[in-house]
Amino acid sequence: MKLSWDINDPKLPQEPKHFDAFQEWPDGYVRFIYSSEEKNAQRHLSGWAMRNTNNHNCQILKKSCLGVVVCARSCAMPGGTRLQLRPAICDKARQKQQKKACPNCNSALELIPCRGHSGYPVTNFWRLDGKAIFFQAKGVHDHPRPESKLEAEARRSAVKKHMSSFHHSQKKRPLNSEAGRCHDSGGYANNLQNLPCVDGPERVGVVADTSFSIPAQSYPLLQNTDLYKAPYNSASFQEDQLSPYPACPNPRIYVPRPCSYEFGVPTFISSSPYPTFYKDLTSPVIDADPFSLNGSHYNAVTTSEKSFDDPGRHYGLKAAWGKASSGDRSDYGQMQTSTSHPYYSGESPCRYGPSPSPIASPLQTVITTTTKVSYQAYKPSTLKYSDNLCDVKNLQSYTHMAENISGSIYSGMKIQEDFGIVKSALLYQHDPTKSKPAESVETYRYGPPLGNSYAEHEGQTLRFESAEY
DNA sequence: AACTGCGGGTTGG
DNA sequence: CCAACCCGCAGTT
Repeated sequence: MKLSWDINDPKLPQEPKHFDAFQEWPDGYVRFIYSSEEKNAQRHLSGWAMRNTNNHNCQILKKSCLGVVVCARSCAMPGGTRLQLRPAICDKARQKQQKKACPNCNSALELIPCRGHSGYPVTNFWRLDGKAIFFQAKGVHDHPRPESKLEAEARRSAVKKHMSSFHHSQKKRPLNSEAGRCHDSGGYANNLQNLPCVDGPERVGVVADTSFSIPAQSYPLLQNTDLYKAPYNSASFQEDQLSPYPACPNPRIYVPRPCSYEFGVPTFISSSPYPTFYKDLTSPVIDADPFSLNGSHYNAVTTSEKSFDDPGRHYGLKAAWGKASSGDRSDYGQMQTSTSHPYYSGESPCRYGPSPSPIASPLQTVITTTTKVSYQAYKPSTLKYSDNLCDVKNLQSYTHMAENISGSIYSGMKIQEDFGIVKSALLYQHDPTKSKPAESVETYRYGPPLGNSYAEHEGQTLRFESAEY
């Protein structure tokens, strides 16, 4: 069940058998088909900081990754993590952002650009067609994840809140005032606001400036979980809840499974920092709600410290590998059937696989564009994306069924198949030679980059979670 | 203030 | 011609 479509195809599959669960952190050359009712898809959301890119094709929305903002000195946060801010999408705002100092050590901030697609930023394409929203990603992020959009927003609002309240209560007891605020919101909002209240880079900034000293570790890790849980569960990620494995934004958590699947040998377990996470996963924190996994991940992040010590080094490598691995791979390896294993969506997890992480084969050429698609023809009612998003009411049940039934059937097989190929044929090719897109595309995707620094990076991870502060 | 999407325009391959 | 990218505009959040 090979993916039979490309975002540029004049004619996309009609009436897809099933819709994928929304993926917040798509990575690699993957494709998904979301329901046109999926809110996150409608908004073209992504955990990665993606900015709109003009491809002069109004049928296909193209976005490119802005990378991640880190501390130039890659200082360690109280929890041992590194700062990984979400780059502002707006150019102007981003420039401002970069002028600010690291909230933790006060040194400069640095924007690590994404070069995961042949040296260029990873690109995401969105296209609405009928009842489906087709999504295609090209490139493998070669940098840590920034905060998710929700986290960034939460942090921002928390900062605002803090600032205003701080000013008001400044004379009294700034410290307590902050703590108090953490309890005044109710319900869902509470979850969202707790986190920011408790952590977030800004808080650190505040801490520094006001000499607050709240040990990050003393905060309940669960709050991270809540941050994700609330918004995702209650609002945006409903679909995810339906699948056995939620589209956890953090691939690392699932690594063990997919990887062992694919390669049979979970070497990463011993060679990567995962063990740490894994261990954390078993902590009581997780249990019930699948989304807790997200939280646990964050927790794990907090506890693990290693890594990422030398960002400079990593980034350097990354740059290098960006070139080497550049080629493109095709995306066809994608496991879009992943609904039941959203995880597989083909991505990051596998990069932690044995040895070379998966990247795409350098053989293929990069097909980044959305060239003109003459599909106007078939798309008579080319509405705006948002237009017909709301008129499909009966899709949900259908979607669910599809997820449960057809979703999982192929993923395993397909994956193996793909990786087998990748492994045997594509993995070690360095040859930057580009081949013709057309066919190469058919070939498979996902080979790991040879020296994927990112893998290392991510693996150890320390992606900064606001909570860490 | 930022985000988001649009679209004109430029540049380099 | 293609793809990346810059810039401003306008509607939202």
